Amino acid sequence: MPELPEVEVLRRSLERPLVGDRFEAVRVHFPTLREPLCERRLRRLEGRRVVGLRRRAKYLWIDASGGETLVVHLGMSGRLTLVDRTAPLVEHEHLGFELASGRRLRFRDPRRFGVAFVASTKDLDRDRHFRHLGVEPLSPGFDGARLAGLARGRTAPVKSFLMDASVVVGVGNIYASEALYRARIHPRRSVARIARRRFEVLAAAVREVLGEAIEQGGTTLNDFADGEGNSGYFQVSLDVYDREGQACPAACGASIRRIVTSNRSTYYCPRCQR
DNA sequence: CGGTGGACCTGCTGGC
DNA sequence: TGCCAGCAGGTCCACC
Repeated sequence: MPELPEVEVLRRSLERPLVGDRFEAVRVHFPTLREPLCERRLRRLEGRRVVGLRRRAKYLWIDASGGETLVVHLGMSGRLTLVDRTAPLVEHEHLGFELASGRRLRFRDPRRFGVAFVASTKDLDRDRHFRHLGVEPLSPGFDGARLAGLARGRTAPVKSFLMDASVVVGVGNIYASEALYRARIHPRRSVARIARRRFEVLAAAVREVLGEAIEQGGTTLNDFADGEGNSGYFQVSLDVYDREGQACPAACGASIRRIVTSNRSTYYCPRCQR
Protein backbone atom coordinates (compact mmCIF):
# COMPACT_ATOMS: atom_id res chain seq x y z
CA MET A 1 0.00 0.00 0.00
CA PRO A 2 2.08 2.87 1.19
CA GLU A 3 5.03 4.55 -0.40
CA LEU A 4 6.60 7.79 0.74
CA PRO A 5 3.61 10.03 -0.10
CA GLU A 6 1.12 7.86 1.76
CA VAL A 7 3.30 7.68 4.86
CA GLU A 8 3.85 11.45 4.73
CA VAL A 9 0.11 12.06 4.37
CA LEU A 10 -0.47 9.77 7.34
CA ARG A 11 2.15 11.64 9.36
CA ARG A 12 0.58 15.01 8.63
CA SER A 13 -2.91 13.76 9.43
CA LEU A 14 -1.85 12.38 12.80
CA GLU A 15 0.41 15.22 13.87
CA ARG A 16 -2.24 17.63 15.06
CA PRO A 17 -4.45 15.11 16.87
CA LEU A 18 -1.60 13.19 18.49
CA VAL A 19 0.96 15.72 19.66
CA GLY A 20 0.28 16.54 23.30
CA ASP A 21 -1.86 13.46 23.85
CA ARG A 22 -0.65 10.73 26.19
CA PHE A 23 -0.37 6.96 25.86
CA GLU A 24 -2.36 5.45 28.72
CA ALA A 25 -2.40 1.78 27.79
CA VAL A 26 -0.88 -0.34 25.07
CA ARG A 27 -2.77 -3.47 24.04
CA VAL A 28 -1.17 -6.21 21.99
CA HIS A 29 -3.91 -8.41 20.59
CA PHE A 30 -2.07 -10.42 17.99
CA PRO A 31 1.73 -10.18 17.98
CA THR A 32 2.48 -11.92 14.68
CA LEU A 33 3.77 -9.33 12.24
CA ARG A 34 6.89 -9.39 10.05
CA GLU A 35 8.72 -8.97 13.33
CA PRO A 36 6.82 -10.22 16.37
CA LEU A 37 5.49 -7.41 18.52
CA CYS A 38 7.34 -7.01 21.80
CA GLU A 39 4.68 -6.18 24.36
CA ARG A 40 7.19 -5.40 27.09
CA ARG A 41 8.98 -2.80 24.94
CA LEU A 42 5.79 -1.33 23.54
CA ARG A 43 4.38 -0.82 27.01
CA ARG A 44 7.27 1.46 27.86
CA LEU A 45 5.19 4.09 26.08
CA GLU A 46 2.55 4.00 28.79
CA GLY A 47 2.36 7.30 30.62
CA ARG A 48 4.40 9.18 28.02
CA ARG A 49 3.23 12.10 25.93
CA VAL A 50 3.55 12.37 22.16
CA VAL A 51 6.01 15.13 21.36
CA GLY A 52 6.31 14.89 17.57
CA LEU A 53 5.89 12.84 14.42
CA ARG A 54 8.60 12.31 11.84
CA ARG A 55 8.97 10.19 8.74
CA ARG A 56 12.09 8.34 7.56
CA ALA A 57 11.73 6.46 4.26
CA LYS A 58 8.41 4.61 4.60
CA TYR A 59 8.62 4.49 8.38
CA LEU A 60 6.63 6.68 10.74
CA TRP A 61 8.42 7.80 13.88
CA ILE A 62 6.19 8.85 16.76
CA ASP A 63 8.43 10.49 19.35
CA ALA A 64 7.32 10.24 22.95
CA SER A 65 8.52 12.07 26.03
CA GLY A 66 11.43 10.49 27.88
CA GLY A 67 13.39 9.67 24.74
CA GLU A 68 11.37 6.74 23.43
CA THR A 69 10.05 6.52 19.86
CA LEU A 70 7.30 4.35 18.47
CA VAL A 71 8.26 3.17 14.98
CA VAL A 72 5.57 1.95 12.60
CA HIS A 73 5.85 0.54 9.09
CA LEU A 74 2.64 -0.27 7.23
CA GLY A 75 4.05 -2.97 4.99
CA MET A 76 1.58 -3.61 2.16
CA SER A 77 -1.74 -3.58 3.97
CA GLY A 78 -1.18 -1.84 7.29
CA ARG A 79 -3.44 0.96 8.52
CA LEU A 80 -2.99 3.27 11.43
CA THR A 81 -6.15 5.12 12.38
CA LEU A 82 -7.59 7.08 15.25
CA VAL A 83 -10.84 5.70 16.57
CA ASP A 84 -12.88 6.19 19.70
CA ARG A 85 -11.40 4.24 22.57
CA THR A 86 -14.61 2.24 22.90
CA ALA A 87 -14.70 1.24 19.23
CA PRO A 88 -14.89 -2.54 18.92
CA LEU A 89 -11.83 -4.53 17.90
CA VAL A 90 -11.76 -5.24 14.19
CA GLU A 91 -10.32 -8.22 12.39
CA HIS A 92 -6.50 -8.05 12.09
CA GLU A 93 -6.23 -5.34 14.73
CA HIS A 94 -2.84 -6.31 16.07
CA LEU A 95 -2.20 -3.41 18.34
CA GLY A 96 -4.01 -0.54 20.04
CA PHE A 97 -2.77 2.53 21.90
CA GLU A 98 -5.33 3.96 24.30
CA LEU A 99 -4.89 7.69 24.64
CA ALA A 100 -5.69 10.10 27.44
CA SER A 101 -8.00 12.00 25.08
CA GLY A 102 -10.36 9.03 24.96
CA ARG A 103 -9.28 7.82 21.56
CA ARG A 104 -7.34 4.80 20.43
CA LEU A 105 -4.62 4.58 17.82
CA ARG A 106 -5.44 1.35 16.01
CA PHE A 107 -2.90 -0.66 14.01
CA ARG A 108 -4.45 -3.20 11.70
CA ASP A 109 -2.59 -5.22 9.09
CA PRO A 110 -4.20 -8.19 7.33
CA ARG A 111 -1.12 -9.28 5.41
CA ARG A 112 1.21 -8.84 8.41
CA PHE A 113 4.09 -7.32 6.49
CA GLY A 114 4.05 -4.34 8.82
CA VAL A 115 6.32 -3.57 11.74
CA ALA A 116 5.86 -1.77 15.05
CA PHE A 117 8.42 -1.37 17.80
CA VAL A 118 9.75 1.05 20.39
CA ALA A 119 13.34 2.25 20.30
CA SER A 120 15.45 4.86 22.02
CA THR A 121 15.03 8.15 20.12
CA LYS A 122 18.72 8.98 20.12
CA ASP A 123 19.70 5.60 18.67
CA LEU A 124 17.26 5.58 15.75
CA ASP A 125 19.75 6.42 13.03
CA ARG A 126 21.95 3.52 14.10
CA ASP A 127 19.04 1.09 14.32
CA ARG A 128 19.31 -1.84 11.89
CA HIS A 129 16.08 -0.74 10.19
CA PHE A 130 17.51 2.63 9.24
CA ARG A 131 21.28 2.66 9.16
CA HIS A 132 21.56 1.31 5.60
CA LEU A 133 18.96 3.67 4.12
CA GLY A 134 19.80 6.00 1.27
CA VAL A 135 18.91 9.62 0.57
CA GLU A 136 15.48 11.16 1.19
CA PRO A 137 14.18 12.20 -2.24
CA LEU A 138 12.52 15.36 -0.91
CA SER A 139 15.67 16.53 0.86
CA PRO A 140 18.02 19.14 -0.62
CA GLY A 141 20.72 16.48 -0.96
CA PHE A 142 18.79 14.69 -3.67
CA ASP A 143 19.58 15.72 -7.24
CA GLY A 144 20.89 14.40 -10.54
CA ALA A 145 24.52 14.58 -9.46
CA ARG A 146 23.77 12.52 -6.39
CA LEU A 147 21.85 9.91 -8.41
CA ALA A 148 24.58 9.73 -11.04
CA GLY A 149 27.18 9.22 -8.33
CA LEU A 150 25.17 6.44 -6.73
CA ALA A 151 24.78 4.77 -10.12
CA ARG A 152 28.51 4.69 -10.80
CA GLY A 153 29.76 1.16 -11.32
CA ARG A 154 26.27 -0.28 -11.37
CA THR A 155 24.36 -1.94 -14.17
CA ALA A 156 20.87 -2.63 -12.78
CA PRO A 157 17.74 -1.55 -14.65
CA VAL A 158 16.85 1.97 -13.61
CA LYS A 159 13.55 0.88 -12.11
CA SER A 160 15.25 -1.55 -9.70
CA PHE A 161 17.80 1.15 -8.91
CA LEU A 162 15.07 3.67 -8.04
CA MET A 163 13.37 1.14 -5.78
CA ASP A 164 16.58 0.23 -3.96
CA ALA A 165 16.22 1.75 -0.51
CA SER A 166 19.96 1.84 0.01
CA VAL A 167 20.09 4.30 -2.91
CA VAL A 168 17.00 6.45 -2.46
CA VAL A 169 14.15 5.79 -0.04
CA GLY A 170 10.40 5.98 -0.35
CA VAL A 171 10.01 5.21 -4.04
CA GLY A 172 7.94 2.05 -4.42
CA ASN A 173 6.32 0.27 -7.29
CA ILE A 174 3.74 2.90 -8.24
CA TYR A 175 5.93 5.99 -8.11
CA ALA A 176 8.90 4.30 -9.78
CA SER A 177 6.77 3.67 -12.88
CA GLU A 178 5.28 7.16 -12.70
CA ALA A 179 8.62 8.95 -12.31
CA LEU A 180 10.18 7.02 -15.19
CA TYR A 181 7.24 7.89 -17.42
CA ARG A 182 7.61 11.57 -16.58
CA ALA A 183 11.35 11.38 -17.23
CA ARG A 184 10.72 9.45 -20.49
CA ILE A 185 13.19 6.73 -19.49
CA HIS A 186 12.53 3.06 -20.25
CA PRO A 187 12.27 1.14 -16.95
CA ARG A 188 14.64 -1.60 -18.18
CA ARG A 189 17.39 0.80 -19.24
CA SER A 190 20.60 0.08 -17.35
CA VAL A 191 21.76 2.91 -15.11
CA ALA A 192 25.17 2.50 -16.76
CA ARG A 193 23.60 3.89 -19.94
CA ILE A 194 21.93 6.98 -18.53
CA ALA A 195 23.62 10.31 -19.18
CA ARG A 196 24.19 12.84 -16.43
CA ARG A 197 21.62 15.20 -17.91
CA ARG A 198 18.97 12.50 -17.81
CA PHE A 199 19.68 11.86 -14.14
CA GLU A 200 18.78 15.51 -13.54
CA VAL A 201 15.48 15.00 -15.32
CA LEU A 202 14.86 11.79 -13.38
CA ALA A 203 15.61 13.35 -10.00
CA ALA A 204 13.23 16.21 -10.80
CA ALA A 205 10.55 13.74 -11.91
CA VAL A 206 10.85 11.78 -8.67
CA ARG A 207 10.57 14.93 -6.58
CA GLU A 208 7.62 16.21 -8.56
CA VAL A 209 5.56 13.06 -8.58
CA LEU A 210 6.08 12.47 -4.86
CA GLY A 211 5.28 16.09 -4.06
CA GLU A 212 2.10 16.11 -6.13
CA ALA A 213 0.97 12.82 -4.61
CA ILE A 214 1.39 14.24 -1.10
CA GLU A 215 -0.66 17.32 -2.07
CA GLN A 216 -3.41 15.04 -3.37
CA GLY A 217 -3.56 13.02 -0.16
CA GLY A 218 -1.73 9.98 -1.54
CA THR A 219 -2.88 7.19 -3.83
CA THR A 220 -5.83 5.06 -2.75
CA LEU A 221 -6.02 1.99 -4.97
CA ASN A 222 -7.85 -0.26 -2.56
CA ASP A 223 -7.56 0.79 1.00
CA PHE A 224 -5.08 3.54 1.80
CA ALA A 225 -6.47 6.07 4.23
CA ASP A 226 -4.88 8.68 6.47
CA GLY A 227 -5.14 8.67 10.26
CA GLU A 228 -8.66 10.09 10.14
CA GLY A 229 -9.82 7.55 7.56
CA ASN A 230 -9.73 9.87 4.52
CA SER A 231 -8.84 8.41 1.12
CA GLY A 232 -6.36 9.99 -1.29
CA TYR A 233 -7.00 11.37 -4.77
CA PHE A 234 -3.75 10.86 -6.63
CA GLN A 235 -4.94 7.61 -8.23
CA VAL A 236 -6.83 9.70 -10.81
CA SER A 237 -3.55 11.40 -11.73
CA LEU A 238 -1.56 8.24 -12.33
CA ASP A 239 -0.29 8.26 -15.93
CA VAL A 240 0.73 4.64 -16.36
CA TYR A 241 0.42 2.55 -13.20
CA ASP A 242 -2.24 -0.15 -13.61
CA ARG A 243 -3.23 1.31 -16.98
CA GLU A 244 -2.13 -1.52 -19.26
CA GLY A 245 -3.74 -1.23 -22.68
CA GLN A 246 -4.92 2.35 -22.18
CA ALA A 247 -3.76 5.15 -24.44
CA CYS A 248 -0.60 6.95 -23.39
CA PRO A 249 -1.65 10.24 -21.74
CA ALA A 250 0.77 12.12 -24.00
CA ALA A 251 -1.47 11.08 -26.92
CA CYS A 252 1.55 9.64 -28.74
CA GLY A 253 -0.64 6.95 -30.25
CA ALA A 254 0.89 4.06 -28.30
CA SER A 255 -0.80 2.25 -25.43
CA ILE A 256 0.59 1.53 -22.00
CA ARG A 257 2.41 -1.76 -21.62
CA ARG A 258 2.93 -3.96 -18.56
CA ILE A 259 6.13 -5.91 -18.04
CA VAL A 260 7.59 -7.69 -15.02
CA THR A 261 10.93 -6.58 -13.60
CA SER A 262 12.30 -8.29 -10.51
CA ASN A 263 8.94 -9.81 -9.82
CA ARG A 264 7.02 -6.52 -9.84
CA SER A 265 4.61 -5.18 -12.41
CA THR A 266 6.03 -2.26 -14.33
CA TYR A 267 4.03 0.07 -16.57
CA TYR A 268 5.42 2.30 -19.27
CA CYS A 269 4.82 3.80 -22.69
CA PRO A 270 6.89 1.97 -25.32
CA ARG A 271 6.96 5.01 -27.56
CA CYS A 272 7.67 7.83 -25.10
CA GLN A 273 10.15 5.98 -22.90
CA ARG A 274 13.53 5.01 -24.30
C1' DC B 1 30.19 -6.53 -4.20
C1' DG B 2 25.91 -6.09 -7.26
C1' DG B 3 21.80 -8.18 -9.06
C1' DT B 4 17.92 -11.41 -9.05
C1' DG B 5 14.21 -14.29 -7.50
C1' DG B 6 11.69 -16.21 -3.96
C1' DA B 7 9.58 -16.10 0.66
C1' DC B 8 6.71 -13.99 3.86
C1' DC B 9 0.87 -13.29 4.47
C1' DT B 10 -4.30 -12.55 3.50
C1' DG B 11 -7.85 -10.97 0.46
C1' DC B 12 -9.80 -9.62 -3.75
C1' DT B 13 -10.73 -10.08 -8.70
C1' DG B 14 -11.37 -11.97 -13.17
C1' DG B 15 -11.74 -15.77 -16.09
C1' DC B 16 -13.62 -20.07 -16.76
C1' DT C 1 -23.13 -19.15 -9.16
C1' DG C 2 -18.69 -20.93 -7.58
C1' DC C 3 -13.97 -21.96 -7.76
C1' DC C 4 -9.23 -20.92 -8.07
C1' DA C 5 -5.11 -18.95 -10.15
C1' DG C 6 -3.00 -14.81 -10.15
C1' DC C 7 -1.94 -10.66 -8.28
C1' DA C 8 -1.44 -6.80 -4.71
C1' DG C 9 1.37 -0.33 -2.84
C1' DG C 10 7.35 -3.83 0.93
C1' DT C 11 11.34 -5.88 2.71
C1' DC C 12 14.73 -9.28 3.53
C1' DC C 13 17.78 -12.97 2.46
C1' DA C 14 19.97 -16.73 -0.08
C1' DC C 15 22.19 -17.49 -4.04
C1' DC C 16 24.79 -16.59 -8.39
